[in-house]
Amino acid sequence: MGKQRVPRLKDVAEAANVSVSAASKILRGDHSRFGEDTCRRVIEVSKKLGWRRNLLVSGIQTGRTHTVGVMIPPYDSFWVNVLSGIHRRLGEADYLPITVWLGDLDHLPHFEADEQEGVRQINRLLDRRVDALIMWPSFGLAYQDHLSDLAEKNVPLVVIDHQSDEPFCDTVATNEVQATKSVAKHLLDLGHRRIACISSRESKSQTWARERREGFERAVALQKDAQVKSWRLNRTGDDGVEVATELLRSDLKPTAVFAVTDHEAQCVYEAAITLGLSIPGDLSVVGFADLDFAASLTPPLSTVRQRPQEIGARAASLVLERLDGKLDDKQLEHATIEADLILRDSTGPASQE
Amino acid sequence: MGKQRVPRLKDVAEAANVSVSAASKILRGDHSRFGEDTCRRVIEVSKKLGWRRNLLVSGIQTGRTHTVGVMIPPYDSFWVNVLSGIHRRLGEADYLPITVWLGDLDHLPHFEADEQEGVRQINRLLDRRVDALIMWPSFGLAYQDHLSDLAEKNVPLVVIDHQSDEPFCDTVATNEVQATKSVAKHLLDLGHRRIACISSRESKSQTWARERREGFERAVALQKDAQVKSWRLNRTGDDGVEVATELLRSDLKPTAVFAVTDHEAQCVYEAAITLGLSIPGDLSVVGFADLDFAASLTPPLSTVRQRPQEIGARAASLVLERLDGKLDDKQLEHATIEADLILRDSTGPASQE
DNA sequence: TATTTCTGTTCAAGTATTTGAGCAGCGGTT
DNA sequence: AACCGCTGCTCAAATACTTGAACAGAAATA
Repeated sequence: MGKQRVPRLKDVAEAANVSVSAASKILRGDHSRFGEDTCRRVIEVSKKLGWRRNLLVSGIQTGRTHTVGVMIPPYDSFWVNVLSGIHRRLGEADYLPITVWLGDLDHLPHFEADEQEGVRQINRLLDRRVDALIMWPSFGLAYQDHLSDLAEKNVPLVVIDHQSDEPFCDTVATNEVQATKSVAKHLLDLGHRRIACISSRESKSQTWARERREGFERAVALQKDAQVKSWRLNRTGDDGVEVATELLRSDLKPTAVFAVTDHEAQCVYEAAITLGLSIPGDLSVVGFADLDFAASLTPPLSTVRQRPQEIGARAASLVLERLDGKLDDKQLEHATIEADLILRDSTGPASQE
Repeated sequence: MGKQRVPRLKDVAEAANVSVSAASKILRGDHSRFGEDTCRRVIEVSKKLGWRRNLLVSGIQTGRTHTVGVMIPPYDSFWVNVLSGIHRRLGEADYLPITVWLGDLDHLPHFEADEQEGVRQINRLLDRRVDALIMWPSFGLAYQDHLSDLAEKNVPLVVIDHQSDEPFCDTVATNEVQATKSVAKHLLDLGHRRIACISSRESKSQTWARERREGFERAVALQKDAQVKSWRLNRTGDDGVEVATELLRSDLKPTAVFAVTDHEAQCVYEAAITLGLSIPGDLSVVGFADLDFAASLTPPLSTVRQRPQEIGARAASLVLERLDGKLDDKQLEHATIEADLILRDSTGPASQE
């Protein structure tokens, strides 16, 4: 009683009166060389003692821990769902994600890399011999130098939601071009011709923001008589409401706004209220991401629903395929996941004023 | 080139032209028996090769993996922040949380235990030899049978947000009594005398819901001329709006509602809109938890702000203290964290009608 | 010259387990 | 009686280290 320990194979072997190697073989499922009753006895004893295989040992012996390091902070529902997809897919393959958190949850969207801290966290994962890594774009970019030797060490790396001109690892991302096209089409079909776009600060790691803005601009430009103009947040990314106000007051007099993220759409809502503009009467607003609050805004926000669970699952699959050697070592994979335009009550016909 | 491996100590030793044991001792910091230049050489070589200590080995040798299993699904901002607190505190002590997810993220608040799946997940953590466990109340309760032998195996367990009459492990929870008292005082001070309470379904694991409701009822009852009546959700927990409507239409004609969670408060908002009641003009509403959407409801919700980061950190501390043997083995710890009433615009003086 | 100190070596055992080789006793067959 | 197959054993090596003991060669000191 009291100070027990986790039982070892040796304890099971002794209790079942067989050798350690016999116990090992039987418990691994190799029943061929042993009698039926011996097998039963060993298995029963192991259950009674609560013995469990030690995956640390397997990790050392096989060089595979069946573990994937994940550097993604769940700071909004999009990333929580990405994590969920990763967990589910890895779980199916009997892999375990190990997540490290970086940066302060309250200031995360505007993450600035802390070199020291980030490398420390990567190393904490490597020290535990994770078989692979999945990362947030900011981290992937910030620690690119330290990550490049992962390939040499045969540790696959997947970065989510980042499309670079010169990618250095596998990526999974939303099909921004397709999604923004459908937003543009929707607004043009409603008769909008003066359309604004409010982007994030478009930091280096926010390639998705640039892609969305540019994709949207291109798609609107195909309509000859339509005007698009884009605004961006400042460096700290905290002036959303001011920028939205500026944009609504501008010479463009937009009848519709496409926000690169639901967060920015929320800022447009706030600005519209102060300016006395009604949505969708005076102003149509479309967001991006379908975060959990989007449906409960007044009015409910029309937005592009990404498929975060699918994105996470795809990243996990990519990692597993690399580990299984199913992919060409010399070729990077770049998966693209579709997104769907969800129409709610924040978009309507262009006002005729 | 190409198919490299993670470098081993042997590789470092060979490259630095010393014995494996010398390399081990030097890299562990025991410089006493070796020359200065040898030490420098070994350390430099280890850096060049990118050698890292193998924590799997340390885990086997010391019986401690410096790893804590966490079974908490981050399904709303409260739990995300609890996780954040756990990560931060464990990280400071150089421990790593390993999180497993259970249940479907979309239906989680009404989690019903899947015996098979839950035990499988606990075992996945135990197979990796986590030093301790931190759990969501539902899980803690659902798998109580399987968890009771953890104590014998010297694996500390902390359950968050669950206060039982016969606790079987350490717990950390919000001081519900104090918090609900301050809610009652606030509403009574505003002149409210007919007050409703809307609780969750109060499942076995939702002891916090019962505590909040009962604490609130007791606190209001101290005022002689005040009336309280409570409603509960049904078994699936999805009839919040209907129950809120029923409550607002009842004979009590409440001028104020205390919701056991911001989720239920949101249902009251919806019901109030359909009934044409204005908040806070006709009806005051107070929530609980201060979830991320609370401040952006219209009007912004007055609610009890828990301290999830502190709760998570406290749970982590408890686990670390147990592991360090700083706590009495025979005595369970039950930590209580304060909460603060945040006044926003959903509460006002009782209507005189 | 003898002894001590410095700097390293090798050896062995330990952590928990896997895996293969080889061996030995038993019953049944040829 | 010799042989085969079955059951079950022991032994050894492997994984990637850590740790302590014993030992050895060179330089420095007494």
